[in-house]
Amino acid sequence: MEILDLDPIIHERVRLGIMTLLLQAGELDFQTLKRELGVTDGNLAQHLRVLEEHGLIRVHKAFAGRRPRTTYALTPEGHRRLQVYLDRLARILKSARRKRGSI
Amino acid sequence: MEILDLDPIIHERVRLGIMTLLLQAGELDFQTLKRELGVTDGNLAQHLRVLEEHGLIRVHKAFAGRRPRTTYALTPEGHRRLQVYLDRLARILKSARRKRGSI
DNA sequence: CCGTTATACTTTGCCACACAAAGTTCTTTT
DNA sequence: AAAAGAACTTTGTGTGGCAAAGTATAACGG
Repeated sequence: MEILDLDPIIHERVRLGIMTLLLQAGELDFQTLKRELGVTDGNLAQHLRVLEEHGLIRVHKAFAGRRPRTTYALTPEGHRRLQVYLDRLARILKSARRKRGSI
Repeated sequence: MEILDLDPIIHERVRLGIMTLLLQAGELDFQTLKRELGVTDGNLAQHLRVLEEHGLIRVHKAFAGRRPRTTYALTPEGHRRLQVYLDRLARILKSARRKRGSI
């Protein structure tokens, strides 16, 4: 079944949240992600590292004034794999809505 | 963010597969689920038990001839929660497709 | 009648993973 | 000098997925 083809790295909820936020915004900083997702910073950092290690996002360390401000964005590869994931999800959704019986 | 409201019990891939198959077919037996999902029987049994323990599916033990044939179907509660899950997923998908920039 | 096969599990063992909480480094602000 | 903020890392703990093997019941084949 096609559901099992869903990328397990992306399928995890927090990471799916990160990926879709980045898809919409293009680029986001640590604080924004943390606030949007409502997770602890340690937890967020770990998920970000998983995504980076798999080449799905890139990290850009910069400064706002003299404060560090790290921003994150999808890599082309991450963008591509997210699209595949979302396409499969859309197809699953459509087939789930189709042909429903009873209740 | 809304992604974190996705029901973790349903979100797991094999269980999502079971639930959507049952939504479409109404009722399925163990062998069909196993074949469709391509998982081991032990693995399938465990996921089915999780779903049953959470009240999302009901189990009906019957016989085909004199062979045991267990069938599974969504409970009303399972049906309701799957709908909520799918609705949230659809909204996430729509918002992800909206407003995409670059690449 | 006895070994094999099928169904539907349960049990065992293992590794990965999610998460919280606390610690760390560097720097800025007061 | 002290406190606070950013972005982590480390540690600890519990849960979870999965494969593989074992189990109970019953049918089938020779």
